[in-house]
Amino acid sequence: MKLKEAQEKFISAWGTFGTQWGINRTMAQIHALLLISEKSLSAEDIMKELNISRGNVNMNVRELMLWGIVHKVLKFGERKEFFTAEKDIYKTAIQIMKERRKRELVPVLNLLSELGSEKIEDDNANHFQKVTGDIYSFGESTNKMLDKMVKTDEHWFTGPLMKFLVKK
Amino acid sequence: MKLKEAQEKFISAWGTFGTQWGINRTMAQIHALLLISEKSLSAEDIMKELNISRGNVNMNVRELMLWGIVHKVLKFGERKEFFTAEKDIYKTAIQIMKERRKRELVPVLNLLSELGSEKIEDDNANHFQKVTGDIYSFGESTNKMLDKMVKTDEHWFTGPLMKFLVKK
DNA sequence: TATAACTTTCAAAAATGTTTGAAAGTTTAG
DNA sequence: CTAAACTTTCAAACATTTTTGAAAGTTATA
Repeated sequence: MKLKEAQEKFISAWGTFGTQWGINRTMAQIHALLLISEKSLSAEDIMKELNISRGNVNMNVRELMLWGIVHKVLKFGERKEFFTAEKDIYKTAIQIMKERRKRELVPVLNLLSELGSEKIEDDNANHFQKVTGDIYSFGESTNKMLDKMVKTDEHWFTGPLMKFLVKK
Repeated sequence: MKLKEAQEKFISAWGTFGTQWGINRTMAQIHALLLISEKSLSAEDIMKELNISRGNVNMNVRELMLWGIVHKVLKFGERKEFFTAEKDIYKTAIQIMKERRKRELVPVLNLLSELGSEKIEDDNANHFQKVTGDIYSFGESTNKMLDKMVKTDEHWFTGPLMKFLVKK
């Protein structure tokens, strides 16, 4: 197989997976492209490589930077801005976890804790309070667990956590 | 707060979160509705409660059953089908994990393993192979870890795993 | 200061995803 | 077998999200 062919396969697949993961295809493809590019790329480079417009590149690169997995690089003697993806896949995963926790888990916990602290005037509130309460405790535990995973310096997927899980 | 009010808040918020998690709003709302309904509901009930069409209910309930977190219930003496959501939130979470692993992680691993086994004829293939290889090993570890989490009978969020993570 | 090199914005167009509802299909009871 | 009670399908309408590209904005340098 030619390198170009393999690269295109990877980028295109990453884009397809992205849509399943709830992020947009182009954003995932830009990320894939930057991952497999040893050198950092300019907006121009990305436009050409993926056949997309300037505005599209700008918007999605900005979003990837907001996720903290792509960074701006300034080269001496160059006016242009260049972009590069975090290449340590473990760091990338942790960063994505952090963001998803913030965007997806914390708001749910806030809602549930609000509902939990309300006094509900109804004889049939029992089941509702049990279910929402259960979800809340589960969410809190998950939250704590993610917090530990994110804060630990060890690579938990090779470290003691994995050993703990895989034993027995 | 009135029970009805709290319920609507929960359903509507669950729907909004759903879209962030990459599933559609209605599907998430039906799930929320079934979670907080002690009794199982008919298609009719869901249509009325959420103000959506028959087709929409049918399609999203089918999808929720495919995820394995909603089940059909047959009542004696009734022609209609009723639906109920798994109420054990831990079981629900495990089920969702299983499905996401199957739909989102396994296909990525397949692609990467395919790319990894190809002989790439190019002097510059090094970086590409390093990156895709790294993602592959990370994915494999995650896969193994999820497998353990899914297979264990203990509630890992109250059991030894949590204790392991929270200590220190 | 002027201009060239670049980045950002955003309204409109295109693409994609969701919902509707009526028609077709299926099952059960009489 | 037939009618009634239900479920499923799917093309068209609607809604949302993504993409484009030209114009506006910014910054560096001559």
